[in-house]
Amino acid sequence: MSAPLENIARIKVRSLAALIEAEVERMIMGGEIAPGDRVNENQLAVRFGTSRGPIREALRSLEAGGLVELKPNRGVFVRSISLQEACDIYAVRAALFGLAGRLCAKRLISGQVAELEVLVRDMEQAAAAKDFDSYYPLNLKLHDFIMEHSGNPVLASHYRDLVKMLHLFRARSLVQGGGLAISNSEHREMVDAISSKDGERAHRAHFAHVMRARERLTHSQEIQSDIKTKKVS
Amino acid sequence: MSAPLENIARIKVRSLAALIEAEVERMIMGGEIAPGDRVNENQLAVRFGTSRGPIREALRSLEAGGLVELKPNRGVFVRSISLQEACDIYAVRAALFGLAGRLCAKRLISGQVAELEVLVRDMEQAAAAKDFDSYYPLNLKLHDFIMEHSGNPVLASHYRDLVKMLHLFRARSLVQGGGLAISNSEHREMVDAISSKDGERAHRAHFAHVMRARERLTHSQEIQSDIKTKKVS
DNA sequence: GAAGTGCAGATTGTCGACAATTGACAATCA
DNA sequence: TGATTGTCAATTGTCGACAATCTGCACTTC
Repeated sequence: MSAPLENIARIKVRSLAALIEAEVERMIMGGEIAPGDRVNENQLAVRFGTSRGPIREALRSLEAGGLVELKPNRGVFVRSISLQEACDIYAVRAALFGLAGRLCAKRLISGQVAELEVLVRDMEQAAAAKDFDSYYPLNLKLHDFIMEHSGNPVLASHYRDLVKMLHLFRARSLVQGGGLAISNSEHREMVDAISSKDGERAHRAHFAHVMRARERLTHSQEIQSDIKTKKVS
Repeated sequence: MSAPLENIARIKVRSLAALIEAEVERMIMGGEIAPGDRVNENQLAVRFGTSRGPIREALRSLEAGGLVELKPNRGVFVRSISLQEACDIYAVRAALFGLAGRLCAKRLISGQVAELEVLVRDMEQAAAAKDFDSYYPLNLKLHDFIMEHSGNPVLASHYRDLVKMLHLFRARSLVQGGGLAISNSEHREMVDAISSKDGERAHRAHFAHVMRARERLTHSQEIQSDIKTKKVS
């Protein structure tokens, strides 16, 4: 009985570098450090009350994960994601989400499908009430549910990384875009496909859902571009 | 004219940590440090003639990239990939390769398709001669060509990471498995699909190709398992 | 006024030292 | 003899100091 307690104690011990990494990531994801900003080692060391060593270690991890980029002798900068890169990310995300849909169609049992049905229904109500604040967390929940229940941790991990990268892009985007009703009819098709246990159909529905989000992104950026042009002239 | 030169000089400057990271990755990929082995900071510091600081930084990068895992106060170990994880990786790889096929079908021009045709023909010859030493590099070349010409650097990067992970698994696998002729008929279908400019067909062909490699892997592991059982009894 | 040069301060990169943790081995106890 | 405890060496985690690099500003020259 003591072995589980020892393992738990071990899991809880984390180095300063790991703690700092998590905190800096939070600061970046939350917008406190914006894309393009430099991450100053000395300031972080003062802020966290540590030496620069663990700071540097944490930043190397964040760099390998793609959140920041290191320019030798000049510092570490939060990465900026261009529209092109965001589109590329969406395409990869669509492929992974499509696979998740395929896998869920093959492995979800009826109780789990029922959970998805509930989510879609709740989202339909939120959409009808034009209640974006309720809709958005449900949307996240649906996506997370599908990824976690795909049964493939490698898939879920890669997908999470991509979503994280997209946060760097969204930090600059003021237009949220996309109609709730359209998006939720796509969710309905996704869940129906999973329920039908047809892997191909589920793959198509999930892939298409993310690709349409990609198109909406491209479209909204074009609108923004047009608006800017008109203001100048 | 001097600005481009300065930029090139900047690109070339790399920290000790970056150099060490690349070297340790080479040692892992080449099998010099095997899955499960501990990576000793002091030994590396002696070997590279540096202090432990940059070693630690390099190892944090490698950890974030998934090649090694850090156990606080106990050291850094090269990761072992289980059969289950290898299967998961293959599935994700199939999804990404399928997307690459789809994108290539839409964007490759005839000269590029012709290059693929040459590769497939050369592989057919190597397969007919049962010349695995010639076949394997051509196989790599075909896969790399498709990924690089997908036009999506995010996709290519994720794919490369997955292939890198699979090296950790292969370092333990003695059976290479799979018939050359079968594999190359799949390559033929892939290239034909790209040539036909049918994205859906190309996606199916590329996805199926990697999924069959996944099946061959599972099958060969089952055979190994059977052999071991028979030896014991 | 524009261009070039030099310098100082800020910051990054690396080093070696000290502190903390772990695992292996030896000694002790029941 | 097996279980428990203590010790020590190896290794990891962190610190602060020194060296190197870069940028911005002031001064000089044309």
